[in-house]
Amino acid sequence: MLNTATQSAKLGVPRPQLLLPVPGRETASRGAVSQQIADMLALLRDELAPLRRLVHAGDVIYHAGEPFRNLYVVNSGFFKLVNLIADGREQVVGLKFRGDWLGFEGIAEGCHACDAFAMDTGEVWTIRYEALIAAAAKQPALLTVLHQAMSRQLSGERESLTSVCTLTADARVADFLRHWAEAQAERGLRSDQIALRMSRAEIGNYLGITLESVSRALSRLAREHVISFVEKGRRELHIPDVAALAAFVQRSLVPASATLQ
Amino acid sequence: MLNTATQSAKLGVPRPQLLLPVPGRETASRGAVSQQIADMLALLRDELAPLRRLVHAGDVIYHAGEPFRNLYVVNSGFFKLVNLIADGREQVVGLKFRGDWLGFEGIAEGCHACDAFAMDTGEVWTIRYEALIAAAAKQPALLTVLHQAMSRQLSGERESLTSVCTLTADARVADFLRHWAEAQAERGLRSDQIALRMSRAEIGNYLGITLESVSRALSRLAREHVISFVEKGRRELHIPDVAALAAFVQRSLVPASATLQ
DNA sequence: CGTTCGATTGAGGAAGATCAATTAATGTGG
DNA sequence: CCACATTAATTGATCTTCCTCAATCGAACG
Repeated sequence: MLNTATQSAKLGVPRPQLLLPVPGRETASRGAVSQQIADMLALLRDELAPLRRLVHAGDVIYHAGEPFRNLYVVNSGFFKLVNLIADGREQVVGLKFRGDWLGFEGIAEGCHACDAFAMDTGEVWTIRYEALIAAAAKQPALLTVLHQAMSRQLSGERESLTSVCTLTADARVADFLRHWAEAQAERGLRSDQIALRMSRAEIGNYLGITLESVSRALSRLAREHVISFVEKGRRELHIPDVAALAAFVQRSLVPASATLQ
Repeated sequence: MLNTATQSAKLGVPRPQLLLPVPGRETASRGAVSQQIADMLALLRDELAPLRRLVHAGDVIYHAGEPFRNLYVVNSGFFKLVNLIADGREQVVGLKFRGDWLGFEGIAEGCHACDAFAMDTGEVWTIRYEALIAAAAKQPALLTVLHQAMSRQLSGERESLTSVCTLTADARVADFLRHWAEAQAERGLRSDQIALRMSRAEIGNYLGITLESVSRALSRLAREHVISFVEKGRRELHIPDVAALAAFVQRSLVPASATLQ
């Protein structure tokens, strides 16, 4: 359905040679990221003694339009960012886990540009932006973690855009689950079981497809044994092999090819 | 075609009250942004004396995989960022104009995560990241402009995602042109005429649609007199009224409604 | 135990991808 | 400068994907 091969071939940008293998991301062992996050949280705790706030599903961290004053760091739980357009369009633009930051969009304009909600019980730390900058003068590591977090978020956003622009509906759902599982694995959590605390409608909104398409995609993934539903709850699912999800995405990329059986 | 009204309604997030009108963006007068950019460039010039590099269409600013050392700021011309996935997918993830920064994605992983190309003759300034951070210790304004640029880029990325997720093919093209025209207006350039120095394939890739769909959308916009082609060149177009583009986008949002005639 | 909300599944239709042919612009060598 | 080759854009016809509408099912809750 989508414009993958055709367009890529036609972009016509001269590519002198192959891409070097990108270090980091892939080569860093699982535990390393988890440790990195723990170190960052420890640094923030020690240097800024941030206000810790316990939240529950549905709690608002901030609303669009509110004056920007704080950044927030997720210690536990998970969170969604929702963009609201004047014309009524609503778009889930991000899902955040432990170690992720919320509120960067507010820096430029001085007020938050989207809504942030807790999707589960968890804990967010409130970081006063001014205080962070002030403290960074004495402790440069704070600046490093801030910039890394912003940079990572930018990359993540671009990956989302790439998924939405190049993948079929089924592949988007598979890729979404793969991402989620990897995010958990990176954080030292089990990646073979994920509890989506989102409705099909929310997932669909995030991926730019309808809730029915999400449902169908999940059913197909289950039929092909790439995932399975955990008893008593269609929002909890088991992922026997994350690689199988990636393979499913790849398969969807090449509709007319040597895809026997 | 897309999942706008249905899904928005079903997201089911309790919304206590209406969104406050967001200051900045809308209220700031046109010239203000242009001045802001000029001030930022002056600051960078004075504090960092960046290397100025003249570029031509097709020139590479950096490649994915290269070690990250520098950020780049556009003084003139325009640039595109292309994401390359291992499986061959290629995605234009950003277009950058005067005052925009390139290379933020590199900070987190220590190497660039995408390719940056010049699309036209122009000038980029090279900012050594380490030097920027060092200089920021004495001149905090540097940190402010850096964070604002990163924040703005994040918001922009999310707007792109929202467009791709919620708009029809025609509306995406219209919205794309609207964005471009506004970017020019903000920079003090004429917004009634834009020279897309991109092929239909590149535009389509950026918007997640095929080149044929881009062509058809442009033809339709021309037929409805929302745009017109400048003689001798289908890549140069005239936009009599930017508001008409926005209206076209709105019209596409409500397929089954009081859209008489 | 009925009501409600979310998920699933099916049928039909529409938007857009794909394939293909034509036209327009650009570049090249004679 | 022109004929030709090459590449980009347009337009049409067909087919696929996915949206829309609708009915059913299941789980949760009062």
